Amino acid sequence: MVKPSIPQGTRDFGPEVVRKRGYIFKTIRDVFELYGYQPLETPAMENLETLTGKYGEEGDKLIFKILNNGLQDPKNRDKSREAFDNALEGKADRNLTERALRYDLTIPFARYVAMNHGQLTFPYKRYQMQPVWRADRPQKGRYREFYQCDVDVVGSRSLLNEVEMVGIYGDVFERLGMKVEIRINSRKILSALAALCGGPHRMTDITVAIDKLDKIGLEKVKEELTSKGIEPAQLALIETYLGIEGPNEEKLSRLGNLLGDSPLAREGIQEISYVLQFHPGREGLQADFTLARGLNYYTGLIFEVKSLQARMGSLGGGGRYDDLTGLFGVPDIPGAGISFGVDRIYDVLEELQLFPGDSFTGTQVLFFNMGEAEAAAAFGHMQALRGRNIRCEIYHEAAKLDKQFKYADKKRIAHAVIIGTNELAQGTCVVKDLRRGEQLTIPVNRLSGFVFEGS
RNA sequence: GUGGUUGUAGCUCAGUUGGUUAGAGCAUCAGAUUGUGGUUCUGAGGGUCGUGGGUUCGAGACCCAUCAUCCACCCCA
Repeated sequence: MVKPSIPQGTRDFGPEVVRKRGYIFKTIRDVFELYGYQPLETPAMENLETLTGKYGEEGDKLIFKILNNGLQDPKNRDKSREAFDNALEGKADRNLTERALRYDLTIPFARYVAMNHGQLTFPYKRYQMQPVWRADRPQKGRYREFYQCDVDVVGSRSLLNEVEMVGIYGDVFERLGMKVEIRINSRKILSALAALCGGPHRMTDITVAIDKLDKIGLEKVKEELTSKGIEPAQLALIETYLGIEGPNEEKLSRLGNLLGDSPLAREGIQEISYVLQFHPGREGLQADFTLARGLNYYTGLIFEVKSLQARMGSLGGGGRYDDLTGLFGVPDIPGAGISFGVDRIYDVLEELQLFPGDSFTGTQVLFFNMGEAEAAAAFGHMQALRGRNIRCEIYHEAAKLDKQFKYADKKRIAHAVIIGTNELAQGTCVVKDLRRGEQLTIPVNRLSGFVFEGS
């Protein structure tokens, strides 16, 4: 006998949790469809080579790899040994593993587009809501299996796509009743900054460091930059850059003064203000030049969403990528996309108690079981109610009333229908509202038309 | 991958410098109550003390390892 358990960082979801998660999924899906996106699902596993090299060095380490079958087969033993030796050196080997669990939804989507670009109508707008897996160490808001909900559009360079994505973020979080901050920045601005601070190869070091500003503070960021070899004059520039505060327009114009000599930076600034002008009243939408985003395939505007009410990592992120399918041999399909982290959204909604009370949709009516013949009669009436789309169940055995009432309480069932010996003989039934404690006896033939209030 | 925290009944947790047969509340089940629940009262069941080693006359407690948990770092949703 083994003690039952589930792998680290994974969870079972009971009925209540599934319902609440369903509420989040539905909210997100409704908005996705409202904006004209179509669903897509891809396999849980991809060929390993589809995934490796797409998420940076750190990302590669976090990909869950699947061991090949048949390694122990005598005819494979030499190959298996060799493959294992390669694995010990940190090299992937097809003879050991050639498949892996999906790490996000964007790369599988790019793979799908590359495979099917001949059949798709562009711009192709898809949404996808599926689990992804990361071999990370679990902590607050971080799981090894979690759901992402992505929208992406490919085959269009229009900034209207980014405008709409801000709209999607805004609408979803508004519907969920959450106060969030939608931060927007441009990779173009970041690379212009990097160009002034030693060149494009400095981009990663710089962005990783400044991204931590609100977390570790200016001094620590400067320390980190210095340790990466940033010179004092460049450091001063970055400090001025990070010091830009104020309302969005002011920030943008001050950044223009600072980096305006760079055409690339001007482009980035212009794109941000273009998107902002479509959302004049959107609360929490702000330009944030410290925003970096880890994934190295972003090329234009980038987004990130954080809760203003709870301490939690980002609830979503995304941006523009100009050549994602190029990784799969199909160039010139630009795109943009954003992602929602359902599990983190769940944790925040739970912490703030923002789930609506009526998201519980269990059984509405419990038929009591009062004996063999009584139950048989009750069953027929129950089926009639089910035909009217009322959620019913009948107690599984003829237990004491006490027990059946307690069962109804536990499952928060609002109504009981009792057909006992007397009722059966008289052609009646008792309908009881369990929340009010009121009951009435009605002719059983009126049950099928009975209105069960508020359940 | 690095560092720390916690792990005792189904759940939440007590358990003294190592000392007899490991406790409480809630939950469960039974009864008080053979057709009316949520309250109350009585009683019962339920523990390899995460797992495996070690120290000791003696370990739930101390040491080592391991697994899980939560938290931080790295990174990220």
